[in-house]
Amino acid sequence: MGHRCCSKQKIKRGLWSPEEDEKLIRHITAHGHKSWSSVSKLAGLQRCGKSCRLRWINYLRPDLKRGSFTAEEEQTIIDVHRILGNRWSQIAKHLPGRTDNEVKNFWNSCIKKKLISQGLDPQTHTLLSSHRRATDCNISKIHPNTNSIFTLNSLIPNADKALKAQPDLVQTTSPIFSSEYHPTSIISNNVHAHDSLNFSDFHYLPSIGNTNNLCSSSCIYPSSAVGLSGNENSNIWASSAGNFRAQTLEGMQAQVQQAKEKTCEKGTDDVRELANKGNPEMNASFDHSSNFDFGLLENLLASEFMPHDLSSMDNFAWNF
DNA sequence: AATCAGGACAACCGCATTTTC
DNA sequence: AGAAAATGCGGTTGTCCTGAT
Repeated sequence: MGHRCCSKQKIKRGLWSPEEDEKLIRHITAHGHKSWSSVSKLAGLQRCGKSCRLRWINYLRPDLKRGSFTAEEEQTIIDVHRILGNRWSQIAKHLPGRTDNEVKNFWNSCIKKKLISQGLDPQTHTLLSSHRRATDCNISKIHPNTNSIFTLNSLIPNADKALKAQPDLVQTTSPIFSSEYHPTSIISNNVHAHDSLNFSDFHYLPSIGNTNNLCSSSCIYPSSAVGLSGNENSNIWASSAGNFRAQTLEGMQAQVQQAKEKTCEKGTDDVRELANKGNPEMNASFDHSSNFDFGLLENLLASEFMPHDLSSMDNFAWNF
């Protein structure tokens, strides 16, 4: 079955020849591409407009960056994919000179496999269940008194260094959360009020941004971070690409609330779109405000925690 | 040298959305 | 306003290349 747009035409399919490329380039350079359906005719090509458009956008456009993806680009893809999912065109907007097709291919052929090999689910960016169980076993060896998954962050190789490099930012850590055990991406100082920690005290969330290997596997928010605690001194420490930033829980809550309000107001933004399309995860967060949605929390705050020196991260699909 | 498998990437397909008439 | 055409997007398939056997 051919394209609907050209079902009546005699069209050529398959790989483009250099001659066809030349014709298309010459035509678009001279006349632009106001209407793709007319481009094929006017350029003397026996291709449908859709095919011409694809060839131009994905291959012939002069501003395309050729060659393999850099480590930074790869990280950007992972970071943005974590927030937006398989929205390749949105992701590609954060990578100048790259196309959605290119990003998608790179994801499917490389990144996906890499994440799986790291024990991460490429769709959710959370630990795969098999790895989670394995990690829990390790933790119980390190911390016989707790079955918390908090020590997942001990997997982060350079976080200790980073903490030492910016000690002024670390106000306090409880013994149980010392960086010796917890070179953590997020530390809440109100948790040391809990002498014994249960799994249910914490919610696992996957990492957001892991430039410099700082936050390679996880970020964990204590339940209190979402309004269950009245502790005024509670702080959340978040690592992001080599620096640690602190926010009060109250500030964080306010930010989330504000973001949620704005999100609900903005009929066109991506989060709202997802909710409208029936994404159950998103709907849950809109419909049941009493049950705070951690996924949304992270999504909304991701840009806050993201590396601020990455210019490519400046414009997410939603901005607060 | 032949063949097979797997990876990389280009292109297609079908559907949704937007634009045009 | 609504139908048709055009465009955009994400998933999938096809093709080529390379390395292993």
